[in-house]
Amino acid sequence: MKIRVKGIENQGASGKTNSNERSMEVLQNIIENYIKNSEPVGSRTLSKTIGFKLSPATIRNIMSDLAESGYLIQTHTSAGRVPTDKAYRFYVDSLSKKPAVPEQIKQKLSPVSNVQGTPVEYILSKAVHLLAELTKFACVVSTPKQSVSRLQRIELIKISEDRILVILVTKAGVVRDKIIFVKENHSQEFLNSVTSFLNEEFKNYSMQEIREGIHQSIVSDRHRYHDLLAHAVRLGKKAFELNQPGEMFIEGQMNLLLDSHFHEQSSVKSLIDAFEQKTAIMKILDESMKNKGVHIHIGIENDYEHLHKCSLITASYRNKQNVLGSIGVVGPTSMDYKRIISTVEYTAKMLSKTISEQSYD
Amino acid sequence: MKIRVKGIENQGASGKTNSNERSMEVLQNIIENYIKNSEPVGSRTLSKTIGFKLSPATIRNIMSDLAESGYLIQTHTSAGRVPTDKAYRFYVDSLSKKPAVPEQIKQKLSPVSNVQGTPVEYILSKAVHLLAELTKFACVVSTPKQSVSRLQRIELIKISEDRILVILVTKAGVVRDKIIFVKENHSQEFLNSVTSFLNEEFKNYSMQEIREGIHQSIVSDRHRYHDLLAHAVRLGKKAFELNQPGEMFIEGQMNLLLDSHFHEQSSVKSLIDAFEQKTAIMKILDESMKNKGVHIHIGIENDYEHLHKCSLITASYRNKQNVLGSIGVVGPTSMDYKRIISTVEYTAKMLSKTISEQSYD
DNA sequence: TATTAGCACTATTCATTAATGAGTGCTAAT
DNA sequence: ATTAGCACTCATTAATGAATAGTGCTAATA
Repeated sequence: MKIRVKGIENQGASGKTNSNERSMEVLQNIIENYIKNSEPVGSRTLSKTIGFKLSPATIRNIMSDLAESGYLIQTHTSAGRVPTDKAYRFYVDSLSKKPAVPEQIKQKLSPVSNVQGTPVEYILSKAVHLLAELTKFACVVSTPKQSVSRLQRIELIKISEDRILVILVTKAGVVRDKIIFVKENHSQEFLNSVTSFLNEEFKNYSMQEIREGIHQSIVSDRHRYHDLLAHAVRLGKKAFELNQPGEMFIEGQMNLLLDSHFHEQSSVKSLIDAFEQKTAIMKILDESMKNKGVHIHIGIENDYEHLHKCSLITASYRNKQNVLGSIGVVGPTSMDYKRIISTVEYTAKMLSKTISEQSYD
Repeated sequence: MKIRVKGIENQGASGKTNSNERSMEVLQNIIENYIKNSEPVGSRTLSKTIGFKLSPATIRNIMSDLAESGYLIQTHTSAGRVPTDKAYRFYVDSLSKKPAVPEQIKQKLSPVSNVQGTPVEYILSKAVHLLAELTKFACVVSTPKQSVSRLQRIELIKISEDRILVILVTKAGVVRDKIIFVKENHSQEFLNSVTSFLNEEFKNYSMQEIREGIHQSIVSDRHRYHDLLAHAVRLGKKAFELNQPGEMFIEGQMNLLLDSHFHEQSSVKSLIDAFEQKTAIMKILDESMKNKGVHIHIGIENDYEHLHKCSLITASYRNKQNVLGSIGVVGPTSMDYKRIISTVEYTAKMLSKTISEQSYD
């Protein structure tokens, strides 16, 4: 039985953290080496590139311990070692916070602020496109959740005898439209009255609140005997019901295929599935809206099995009022976390800024 | 020097088209065999699967001639033969028109008509998604060209002192929005007057016509001294100026990667480029709007070099009034043309039907 | 004269083998 | 505690040869 101090694991437990710190540093070097070269790293190579002097044999010992603790694995006996998801988790957790965003990246993302005045969808697609170009991975962005968006204005436009076009403008600048079917043949003038009523009543409320409010209005006595209001409430109920599923823009899926980590047939199939059936990624983006900052999901940490070989870096974007949605990167677990994290964070920031400035408050 | 009748080439030239017809039939068999198995087809195999009796040797002679005429090539001396783009062109041209659409495909596409009442973009994305699922290739659809869309309604909504939200509703059911920046601080009431003026003046005209019309109005004396109209025209000019680039939805890009024809590294890169820089495919979709029916672009026929290994099958969709956009499939040149053509055609038909029914006339 | 059988020839594919080399684990020396 | 040295493992690579699928040509045949 070995009694060697295992490093990392029992951090602080032993009085002498020297060997511990060194283990960590070695691990870090291995990870960064692997991220850079995508090839199993051996003791010999490492002993050269590592900052301090250490013979291959010693490194082998350390590596052996790290392997035993689950930070490294070997693909086969005579191969170098490869970081596990656990190692990546350690790595990102120990990352010195906030590496500066390179000027070059800032430059390349600047077009995001040049599309002000265009629909939010367009801004989002621009941002996600640039992010994909920068990271060379697949990138996703979710459109603003309508449930939290606040109403700026509603319009009802008569299309035909039994159809009305509803247009919802939210403070976030998102315009949604939908056709509702009605039994009565309302005149456009009548619709105008309904429109102004609804606008007065519900402006500045979130969709969620409006839906609940309308529900209550229906049972309220106040409206029961007033024809206009009764109709208004009924139409409003239909209008605000529009339950469009959250959308998601994807860019650069194909980038992943140039990555050596996804070259096997099975991996490719997994990826296709993951992007085909968008719900899993969507769920992660939604989750990311709940807390501030950058979110990192590494390989096996993802609930969805087809994403087990991927890491996702996400960050939410917002206007002055609310968190609206998330933007993120999907790449191999061996991605350059430092770079990707700061890039995603900066992109989200730019996005928030651009959208806030054209938000309607 | 051979004097053998070369088939196909000199069709009708010789009195005896017997050998000619047979050549054609052999070629057709080769093509269909290759489409099915994606493997070079040899004389022996063909002599078995072919309908009529013919020895391998005879077939070899025919194949040799076909090769000389540019319909077949060999990857190497001892390999079977593979159809060229010229062969595919011959094949699709000689296809008996209108193969029936299998009931199964109709079934799978039926959801397209179930999304009536939702925004056109949503209908389009549904259609292109289903098409990708059915064909297992990459599919694209262009959003309605705004220049030909006819105006149903314009709305001007005051956002802040210097910003106005413009909403354009077209007959095709597409809602476009844009923020315009103004120097004067107009009241919403004033904007309402402008709105009704613009609606009266320009309803039912195409965007293109409106843009030209407004241009003329500016120089017209009639408006020069009328304050409201002058402002209306000026605002209208800005509003209708919105020159959004035509958009395109892509689905199932990844499907192509499971196809054996795109397995080489270089092919994959070509594809990535083709989809990254969307203009080439967009151009083909635009082109497809000019004429009715299904359009077929085979391999080398495409102007864009990165698409030289692909065939595109496109068809336009429309409402009652206008051709709006196109939907299409991007696959390997060895795709099952019969099936794909009829599927694309049917999808476009469904799309037209669904959109027409909710169009605002 | 068109078709076919037969045969020599060619290039790929597949399995086998052997050489190479990167990398480890262990032991003994420092 | 560290390191040098060495035996060992396993993937990768190249070379070889057998098997195979296919052609092209010539001569025989219907």
